[in-house]
Amino acid sequence: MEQKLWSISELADECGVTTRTIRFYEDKGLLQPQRAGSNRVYNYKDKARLILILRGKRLGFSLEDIGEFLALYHAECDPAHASQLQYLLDKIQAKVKLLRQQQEDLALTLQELTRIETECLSHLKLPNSEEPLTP
Amino acid sequence: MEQKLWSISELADECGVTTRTIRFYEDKGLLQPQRAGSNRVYNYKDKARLILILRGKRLGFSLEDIGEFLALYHAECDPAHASQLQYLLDKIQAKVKLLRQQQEDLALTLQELTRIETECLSHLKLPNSEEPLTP
DNA sequence: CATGTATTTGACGTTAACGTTAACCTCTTC
DNA sequence: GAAGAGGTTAACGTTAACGTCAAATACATG
Repeated sequence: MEQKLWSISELADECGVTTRTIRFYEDKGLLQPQRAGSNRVYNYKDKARLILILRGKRLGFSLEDIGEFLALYHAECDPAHASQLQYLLDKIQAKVKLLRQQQEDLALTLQELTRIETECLSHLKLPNSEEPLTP
Repeated sequence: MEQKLWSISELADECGVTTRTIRFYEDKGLLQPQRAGSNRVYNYKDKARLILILRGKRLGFSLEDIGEFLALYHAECDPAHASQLQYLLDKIQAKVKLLRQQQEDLALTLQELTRIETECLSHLKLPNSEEPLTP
């Protein structure tokens, strides 16, 4: 069964980034597409990788961190590199801590923002609609 | 009753930033401490503002955005600036959308990270502990 | 008074993550 | 064969958010 393939601009469109961005990630070693002649060709695995990268970015990971985490998805738990694993484990645990803090921050902020939002809305939707109740 | 006051380095220490950072925020108009002579002096309101700024940063807001949101905490819903309010409201709603996406991303990522984490741990804690059950 | 410590302003340096030309191929299609 | 649409590499530009001196001032203390 033939696999679907993407050109660089198709992939860019579908993932909402520019071709420059995709080439940049390749420079950083995050993507390694095949070539057809000199043209880059992406398969579904490449696309999945890109999607993971973008999710990492939305969470505030650096591209360097993302590179290391991506390695984990493949080398996962090879006991041959225990020290490297321990290093990555430390990074993960630190990041998990940060992310939990973010969850708190996020909840608080959403709460305050929606409070302000509703206050604003009430002011915008009722511009001197009625006279005060003091005649 | 006397209010507690902070020097710039005290404030920096307590909030986990450098003095350079605090001065930078002042340059950007995010903080306006009093002065005693030429020295900056911060009160509890200034400190609260800084804490809000740092929370904004952890959530990935730009300092410019943070400045606008901070204005909301004071000018809140003055009907005199309806158009400005609408502008800020749009920004807030866009950000709320982004934050909800982040919550999703975050949940997914935490899930995968902890999965990898436990896999790693199991490999690290059981280095060829027992022979396989095939004699 | 000398020394140390904290502060000030000002200016230049740095880094990540791309954006933006530029100059050049290579198809396809009219 | 001319034009246009896509692709390539290479190199320089940009921006935010500070870091990092530098040079000067102010205050406290042995």
